[in-house]
Amino acid sequence: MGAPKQKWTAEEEAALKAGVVKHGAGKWRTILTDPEFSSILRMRSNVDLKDKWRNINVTAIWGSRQKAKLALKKNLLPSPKIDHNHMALSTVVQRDKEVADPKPLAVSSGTSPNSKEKTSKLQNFQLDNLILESIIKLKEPRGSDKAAIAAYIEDQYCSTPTLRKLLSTKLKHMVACGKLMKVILLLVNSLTRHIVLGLLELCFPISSIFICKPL
Amino acid sequence: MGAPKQKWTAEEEAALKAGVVKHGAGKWRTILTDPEFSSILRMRSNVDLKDKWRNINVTAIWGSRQKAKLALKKNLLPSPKIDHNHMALSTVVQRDKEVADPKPLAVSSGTSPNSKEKTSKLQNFQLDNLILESIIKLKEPRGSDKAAIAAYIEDQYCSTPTLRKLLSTKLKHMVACGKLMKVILLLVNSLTRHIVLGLLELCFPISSIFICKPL
DNA sequence: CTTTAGGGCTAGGGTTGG
DNA sequence: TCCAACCCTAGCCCTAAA
Repeated sequence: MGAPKQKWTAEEEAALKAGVVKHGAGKWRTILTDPEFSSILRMRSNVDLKDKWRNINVTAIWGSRQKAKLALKKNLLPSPKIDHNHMALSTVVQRDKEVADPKPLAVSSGTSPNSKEKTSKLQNFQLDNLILESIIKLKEPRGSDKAAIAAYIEDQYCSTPTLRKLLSTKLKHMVACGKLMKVILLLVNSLTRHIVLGLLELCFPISSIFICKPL
Repeated sequence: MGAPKQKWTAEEEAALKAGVVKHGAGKWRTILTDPEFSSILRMRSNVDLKDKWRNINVTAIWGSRQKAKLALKKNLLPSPKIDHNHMALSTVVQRDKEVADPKPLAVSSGTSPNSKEKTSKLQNFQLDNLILESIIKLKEPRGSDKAAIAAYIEDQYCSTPTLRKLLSTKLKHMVACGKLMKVILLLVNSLTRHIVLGLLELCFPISSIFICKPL
């Protein structure tokens, strides 16, 4: 996938340490936005900072994390009864491939989900295709909810403050036009939900299903 | 520096769910003040309730992004086809209990829908059975909506001014407990609706389906 | 002032690529 | 096998709006 793993440079690490000295550990976003460090750390997220700081301390103190991991290495048994359900459902999932693969959709072309390449403009007419692409690429069992679609688009292309709002409007419109089918399942647990959506998928291409979060 | 993060207990979560069933999502302060839940939830704020409810619903959708990831790498899908689905599904409807039933509400036992109690005393546990009976007896193609259920009960047993209200509450609760599945299809034409409901019927006993009329 | 919706942040467990 | 980098989510915080 996109990110080839970005090793921390000595400069970045120094900036992080200085940032912690200045603002305190835990103030990752603050450190990141401090003009004193922001240029050096511009390739890093606040979560990256947190993770790196943890790694630094772990190796310094010798293995508290490792110990915890080993200590927990025991009770990870899958339940057989749940497995049955899973199997049944998975057959449905497999149909994904034959259904729906309309077309590679302009924007994506060779684009590797290169991390920080997110352009910040989002044309309206693209949004239609982006939404369909999201639903297909996400391959969420059947259809995706608004949050997932938004996350995908933000992830792959851009992140604008208005995206969520635009998306809402667009989704409504597409549903109204019949380009998407909106399904709402209320207060249904995840397994039931899974099954119902599997059934839908049997009859409709995945790219036409848009799941609305339960109320 | 104080709070080391207070994980939600199963009891608290159950109380929250029950609260939502009773007062509706969004009525966080009301739930918190309700003496029925206030003692269990006394360590939580209304905002905590809101956040927890959000988390519950997020995970109910089965991890928006993680799902795609899992689907891509692990293909744990042998393929027993529809038959297995059928089995799996029937079990599912019963397994739904996993959704921590807030107040166990006495289960059927031998209760026959005997008419003598016809008057005001619609016991909680009876209503459960009455609803199931209605759905089955009505034999509406697949599942019945609230109005039809209410009409049946009034017809067969009693007619109280509070029945409709009781019924609403009860239906919500049964759905929350997994005893019923509520299905809403928005903006779907009648043919589509027909197909979807037909599919549902293939997999779920008719008595577990409760249709909400399209908005 | 109080409450709710919703975006954002951090901690910490878990996963993964090299 | 190991581990630095990265992912995911629960719980909590902040702000706007009513």
